Amino acid sequence: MTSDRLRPATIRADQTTVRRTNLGGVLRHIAGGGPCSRARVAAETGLTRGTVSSLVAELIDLSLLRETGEDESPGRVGRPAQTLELADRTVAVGLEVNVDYLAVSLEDLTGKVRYERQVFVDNRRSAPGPVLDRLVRMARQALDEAERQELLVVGAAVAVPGLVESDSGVVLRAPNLGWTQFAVAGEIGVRLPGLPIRVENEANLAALAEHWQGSAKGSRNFIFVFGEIGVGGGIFVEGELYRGAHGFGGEFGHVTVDFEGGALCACGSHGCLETVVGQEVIAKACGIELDSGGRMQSVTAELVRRAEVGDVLVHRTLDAVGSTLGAALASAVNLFDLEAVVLGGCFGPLAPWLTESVRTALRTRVLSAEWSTCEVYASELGELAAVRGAAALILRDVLSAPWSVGERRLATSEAAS
Amino acid sequence: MTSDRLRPATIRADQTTVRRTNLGGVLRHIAGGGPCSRARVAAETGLTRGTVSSLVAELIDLSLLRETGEDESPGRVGRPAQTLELADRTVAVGLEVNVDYLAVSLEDLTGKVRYERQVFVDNRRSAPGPVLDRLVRMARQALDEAERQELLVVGAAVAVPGLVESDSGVVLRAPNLGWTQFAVAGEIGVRLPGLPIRVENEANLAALAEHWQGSAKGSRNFIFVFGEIGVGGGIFVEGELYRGAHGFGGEFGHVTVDFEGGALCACGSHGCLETVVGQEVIAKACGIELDSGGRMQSVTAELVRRAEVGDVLVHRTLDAVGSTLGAALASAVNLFDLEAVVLGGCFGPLAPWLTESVRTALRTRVLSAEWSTCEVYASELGELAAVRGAAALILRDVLSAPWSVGERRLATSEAAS
DNA sequence: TTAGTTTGCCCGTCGACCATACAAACCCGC
DNA sequence: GCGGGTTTGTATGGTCGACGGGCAAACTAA
Repeated sequence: MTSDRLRPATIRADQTTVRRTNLGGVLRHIAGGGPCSRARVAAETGLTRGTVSSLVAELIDLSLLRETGEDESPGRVGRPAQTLELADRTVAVGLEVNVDYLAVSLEDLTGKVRYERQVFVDNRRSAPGPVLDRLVRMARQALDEAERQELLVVGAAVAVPGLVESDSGVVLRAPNLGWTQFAVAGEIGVRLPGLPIRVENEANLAALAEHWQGSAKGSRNFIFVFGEIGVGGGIFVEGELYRGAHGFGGEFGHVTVDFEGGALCACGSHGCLETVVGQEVIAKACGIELDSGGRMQSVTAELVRRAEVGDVLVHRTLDAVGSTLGAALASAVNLFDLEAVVLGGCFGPLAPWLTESVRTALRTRVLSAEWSTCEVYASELGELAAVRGAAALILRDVLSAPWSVGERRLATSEAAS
Repeated sequence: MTSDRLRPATIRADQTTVRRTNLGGVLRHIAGGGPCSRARVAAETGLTRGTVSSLVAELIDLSLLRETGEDESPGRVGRPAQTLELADRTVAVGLEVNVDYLAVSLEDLTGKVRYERQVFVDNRRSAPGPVLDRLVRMARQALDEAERQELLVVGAAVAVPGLVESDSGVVLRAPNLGWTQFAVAGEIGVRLPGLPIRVENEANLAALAEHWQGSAKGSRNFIFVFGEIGVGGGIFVEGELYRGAHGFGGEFGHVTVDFEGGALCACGSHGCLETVVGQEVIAKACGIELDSGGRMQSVTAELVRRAEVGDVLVHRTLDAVGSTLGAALASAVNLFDLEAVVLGGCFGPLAPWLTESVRTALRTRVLSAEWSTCEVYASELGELAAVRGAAALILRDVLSAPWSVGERRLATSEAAS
């Protein structure tokens, strides 16, 4: 029983705190509300126009905002407003290690993808070191591209399919990669000195991408389910990624759905959700052969093809998957009080045959269903959700702590060499 | 899809924000760290001694802190420190409506219970109005007692066994009371004008009590399970009660544990946890008769008695209850990444025969069990946990917003009449 | 008695926001 | 074409709150 009560919950505040809060507030206001004049920002945030001017000047100086000419809406009276919007020179690097591919992306503050690459490699058999070497080479290419486009890199994040201790950047366990206790952030940091590195679970990052640009754009409280060989989950609470005490939160795939024994799971337990609705299990139930070298995505494609032509076995299987998934989701919604569910990974393409039964399960099993309906969406981002989410993680850091970009850039300039 | 993105996440900051933050910081530092001198507070918070002096002066003025003589520890050199500790004149009223009783309590900032009363009434058959009338009479007696002891009342909270919209103070549904859509805060507010009233789910408040004074004192992330006729849950995340988007979070009793049909639940669904480990179900499985008028507590007592003398049926039943409960808890821990589980309500007294199987389930089913063990505790607070938690809810408000007590007291002074 | 230490308060400074005033730029009607 | 009304963005003085240094008070130890 750790006695955390002794530590004060809130650190001392200061005028720099005020400045930082307001810098972030103004930046996020424009990020969330779209292009906007100083005067409107002032009116909507409650700050004085003078204060907003000063804050905006600093944000422009940090290359986070830019002035984009005058507001040309017709019929306006008075002095024309100078429109402010997010600058697009600040970018973050997204990296992803997955079972059968590596990926890298370069995304700017406005959400535009400036560079993206995916390489198919079977990482199941490789040791972590060589895999990272390869990933770092891809990252270097992205950094070169950033330099060519005269972009300012503020950091990188790595998506990993496994249990990540996000504070330290250590991957504790990635069963499908065969990694245990590997310091990913440290190892990449050595190879790319100066570049701030974060590591996160792929499902969490995919959820972040959904919130940043995908189906969950307007939802502040939702769960993203990520169907692969395993099943991952990422949960957003009040617009923030839910991590929990150590960053292990959102492990939706290991929620128990078979309480009377059930199949053995890769995690060592029995009756986990992923033993029932994992992609391999679905494929087998539908009578689809798995050739060990083939990519899982083709399996999904085959399932979709069969479902589209009305294969009864597939429909029946997906119905069952939907109700089990729905019941498990309902439990999560009962615990977290969520507004939406986003089906991603292989569940995205299969959504047309899943949503109905998921919705039914939610309607009947969520206690508060009568007062707060939980929507069901399909992910549209596809396979690259996680790597985009990785970049978005860093960009969100910038939005919530804009004053930090100075140091970030100072550091990353070293990494360019 | 509500477009909450437009609203800025953080409101503008100000020097009054700074002052408030620091007032709260100093107060919580002393509340959490025990009696302390100004100089130590300064050293430990990072504030200047001068600033701390000024903040402490204001807190003393608000009757939240008091100076209690000099530090008499031997061997100290230098000018003796003036010890500061929480003042005990500020109190909150806790109220509780339960199926078979009403309760009221008066608790001060230091956690001392200044007054407490429990009245056994069968509220199942009464309309909400008369029940509240009775409860308000009890509250008035508590307010009289507060006046007699010269205490300053800062607010009241009501614990209700049901779904509560905490912002509005409306009870949406309390199946065991037979209430629907009843504005508890409003109705009590009319009868006790001026007294700030909050309404919360009883399990959430019991969890709060566990964190405030009970078994979960040192845990910042834990789930409290509340076994009664139904099963409730209260979840703490980073030292704060988890509510979710609408305040419906933590509904642990309606997590699905039987995915193949299962018994019909009071909520209208099938296979909810409370249909398997609810108190009535346990009692029946152990062959204990339920006389409709009797209090549930006596049933628990009987179960404990039989377990103590080694009744095999009871032991076997509780083993099964423990593993189901444990598996459901493991799902919650996988989702929330919690450090502890507290067994309360009827599970408290029965804990000796439950913890082992709960622990086993957690160890095998929690994905991160290897890196973060989840402790299992039994609640020691018993039946009055919720009503104490209700008072604690208000007292926590005071700790997190000490500057508000001025207005609070201004208001409550009217309610005294 | 004296030196050393710690505490708590006073005072000048600094930084950040607010309120107000003001100039710039535009629309509209005459 | 020109002045009135309107809106925008900046400049200026005021206030508030924390910081830093200094200082008297109060106690211990030699």
